[in-house]
Amino acid sequence: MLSHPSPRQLSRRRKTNYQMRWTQTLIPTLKETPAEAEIVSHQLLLRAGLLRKLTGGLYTFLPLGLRALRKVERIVREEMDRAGALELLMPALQPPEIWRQSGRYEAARDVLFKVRDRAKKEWVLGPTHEEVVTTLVAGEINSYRQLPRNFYQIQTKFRDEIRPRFGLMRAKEFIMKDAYSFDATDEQAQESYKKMYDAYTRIFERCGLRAIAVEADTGVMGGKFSHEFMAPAETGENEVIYCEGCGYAANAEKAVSRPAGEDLAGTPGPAPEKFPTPGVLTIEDLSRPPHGVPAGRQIKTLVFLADDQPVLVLLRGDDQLNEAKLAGALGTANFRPGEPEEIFRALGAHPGSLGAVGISSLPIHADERLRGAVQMTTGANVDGYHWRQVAVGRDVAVQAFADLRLARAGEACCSCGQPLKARRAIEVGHVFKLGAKYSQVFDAMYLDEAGRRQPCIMGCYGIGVTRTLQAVIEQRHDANGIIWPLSVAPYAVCITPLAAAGAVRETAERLYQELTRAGIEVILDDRNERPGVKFKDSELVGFPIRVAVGEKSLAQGEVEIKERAGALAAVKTEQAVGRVLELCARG
RNA sequence: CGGAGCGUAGCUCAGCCUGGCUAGAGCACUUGGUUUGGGACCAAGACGUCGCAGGUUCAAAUCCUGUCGCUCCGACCA
Repeated sequence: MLSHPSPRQLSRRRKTNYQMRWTQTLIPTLKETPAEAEIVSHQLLLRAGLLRKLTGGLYTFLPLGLRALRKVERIVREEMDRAGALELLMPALQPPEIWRQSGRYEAARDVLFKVRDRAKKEWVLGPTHEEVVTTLVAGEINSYRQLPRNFYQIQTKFRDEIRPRFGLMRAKEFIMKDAYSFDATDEQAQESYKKMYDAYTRIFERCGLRAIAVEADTGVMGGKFSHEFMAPAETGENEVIYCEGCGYAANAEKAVSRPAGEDLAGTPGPAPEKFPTPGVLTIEDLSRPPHGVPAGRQIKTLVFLADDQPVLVLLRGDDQLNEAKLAGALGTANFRPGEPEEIFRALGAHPGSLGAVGISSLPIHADERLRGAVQMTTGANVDGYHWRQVAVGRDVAVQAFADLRLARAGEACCSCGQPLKARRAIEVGHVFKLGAKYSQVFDAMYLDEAGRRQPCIMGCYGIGVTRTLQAVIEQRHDANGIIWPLSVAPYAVCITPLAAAGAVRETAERLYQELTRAGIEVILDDRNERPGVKFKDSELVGFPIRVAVGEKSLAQGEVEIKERAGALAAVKTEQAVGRVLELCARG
């Protein structure tokens, strides 16, 4: 039998949106750090009672954690709407056919979760939605008059991560905001890109997160239009190279630099000479006596298999290969280092004695720094022998030069010359110009003014919503717990009565009601706990404002208001609500 | 997938090397009492298939094999 709620009950129910008693919810704070959590944000998510693990990479958001998550989502939604994007909701369960159509069924097979229905037909759980949204647009958009459009959703994504870790940082299932822009022209597409870039900047700022946009690797797509939004943090999984002089910032995979060291180019000298180097297997070996060849005067020869074909990659001995740059140079992401026996088949020698002198049967890619280099030493493709006096160009037939080296901190910035710095960061967002790759495959075409069929120019834009939440904690905490910004705090105010009854309790109740009526999200710590426990918990959870009501201050007609990261202030009881409203308004 | 480590109460851990009696501590939980301005105290209590399976043994948390799970390091990404 269902009983119908009275209007009064309904109105009370509405209020439960904004207020809560500690004893009526679930906030399982932990005194000790769970052994499973390595980084501080993960520890605090668990300790503050925001999150619990079901199993590796899968988490339940507890009431407080969910409230914070919803705050982030709301900010994302508001800024996407403001930027003119249209919210929709696409299926997480997807037919594999569209993945085959885009060619990503194979390319993304490592991250795709696959399931079967009762008829044994296979389905995939969406790790991203280019295929779905482009299919949609192919059917619904036909004219340049309908462009530009940008569709977004906030939805659970599934990725079969090789190694889920750090709580929400890398999970099998996570919440992502993904947006996809469709434009008629390149210029329009750049505008759409710019709008998202600006929206992202605002989103992270509103979340209280320091995030910087860095140039990102575009992989085989090429071009300049990819930025990652990076939240600086020691525990970040990415390295950012940046310049304090001009503001240049790039993912280490993409970064360029002007390395120190002499220019190797010169006039070729005498013909190369083969010399025995028994037991020399590394750049370092060769740089030591008796040979004493500086690493910068050696050519490092790497054998890769690109689309199963061997290619040679040459670098200065003191440089490291950047595989992302190599992908761009090769025009494919499908490459891997050769196995020893594959290398032997290609060059007739083992690693340690490899070189490219006189090789014409294999494609040779070389780093820019080797262009015209003379007086170089490199392996002779005979185990235990090297060539010296090698001149690139004369003795080594390089097919293509490109920037292939890893930029390092301390090297000079390409634009202003100042030394570059490096720091670790969490990738919280990514904006990417896709071009017509998917629109062509899925036939997302429109007719332009002249009646010509053209593919939509696409862009895609992702924000890891759950990851952003954790990044906020990673950046904003102290020894006592989380320091939430008002914008994402689960509750703005925690009222902490220091006695279970009497005037203390009555005052606390009154403030609770008045603040709630003023539209403030407030939680009342009505537990019958000692003050120390309540103070510790409120700081662990990190409510931005705490209002303590105790006998001592009440005797002076005062309560104590403390901002989480600020000082304690005694305030006349009758001014407390006004003061809290002020603090909330200030943000 | 390769490498390393760990699985004992809700949490943090001891016990294992060197097999043996009823498997322990602190925190948390329940009841009663004393407390109440920075993670209280006393008393009583409840909570364990020692990850799972197999083996060795008179006897296994402890030794062996297998397996599953978790965490960390690498490749992947929001």
